[in-house]
Amino acid sequence: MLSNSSKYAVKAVLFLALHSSEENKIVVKDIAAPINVPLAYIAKLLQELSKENIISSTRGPKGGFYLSDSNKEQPVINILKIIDGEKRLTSCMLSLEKCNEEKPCPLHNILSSSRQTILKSLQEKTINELALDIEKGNSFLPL
Amino acid sequence: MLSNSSKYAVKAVLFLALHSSEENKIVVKDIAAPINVPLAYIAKLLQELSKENIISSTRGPKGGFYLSDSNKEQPVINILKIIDGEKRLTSCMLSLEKCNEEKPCPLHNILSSSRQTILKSLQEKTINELALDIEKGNSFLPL
DNA sequence: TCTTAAATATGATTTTTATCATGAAATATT
DNA sequence: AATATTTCATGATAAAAATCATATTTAAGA
Ligand code: FES
Ligand code: FES
Repeated sequence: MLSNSSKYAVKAVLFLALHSSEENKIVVKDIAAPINVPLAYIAKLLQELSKENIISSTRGPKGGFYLSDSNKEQPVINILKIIDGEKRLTSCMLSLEKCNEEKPCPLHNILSSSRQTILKSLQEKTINELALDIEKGNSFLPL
Repeated sequence: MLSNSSKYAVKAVLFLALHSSEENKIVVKDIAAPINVPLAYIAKLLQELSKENIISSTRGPKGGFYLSDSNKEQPVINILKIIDGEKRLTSCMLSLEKCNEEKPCPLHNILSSSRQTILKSLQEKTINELALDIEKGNSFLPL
């Protein structure tokens, strides 16, 4: 479904949503440990996300990663688009090409509507909304 | 979603469902070309499927691959289980572990029901049913 | 201005997945 | 029995994804 990298990235961003702010930046070491992802690996992912303005960062002492208010209002799918690329989300389930409504593959008819629903949810849910779920105890960040 | 290998495998099996029978076996070369998959690669996949009795085969002259009637009545998901393994279908969307209903991850609540629906469809639909769809012109085997 | 703590850029290594190749075993035909 | 045709078993190579490592740049604070 999602690549390893995307899973890690979503976990990291949600962790930041919960524990960081412009005044309270977090250093990669303190992100990697609690979400149980290799430090050097998550560091690289955070860099990509930062470059694409999914998350914010400042370097130097007292620096670190954080989520600005506008960062938090982004849909979750933005993370996946950066890390996995659009193709992974929209490709046909039987071919290597894009899903084709006009010439549906045999699996299209039975799976497409569910997939659309998933896509829509990822589009609509913001980082912040997911973070609130966690705070309310409705969901949990897995190790 | 599905691995490359699974996509190829499903295409190959559906091709066999449409064009083969116990009396009309098909040689791998004549499977690879129409579904547009590298010959040596699909050959290996067909061997795995054959070993696990998803498809049938006989060797020697006049031999080839085919689908017996009981092969055709199997659910599509069997192909995926062999090629991708169970884990890919049931793992949590945020962790590397199994999806955990008791301690749902943040994506679980928004995606799980759609995913269940997909799993159920793959469980219920037989190879033969998908092949009939193609014959009726309701779907198409992609290149 | 110097030192230090952090991200950033870049790239090396390892593991997994995808692809290719080849010889051995089996079966039908002669 | 010999031969040709096919799958089957095994393993080699190539490409991609995941992981690790390090030197450079930036900013804060002394
Ligand atoms: S998923 Fe195959 S055509 Fe839509
Ligand atoms: S998908 Fe993550 S717990 Fe179910």
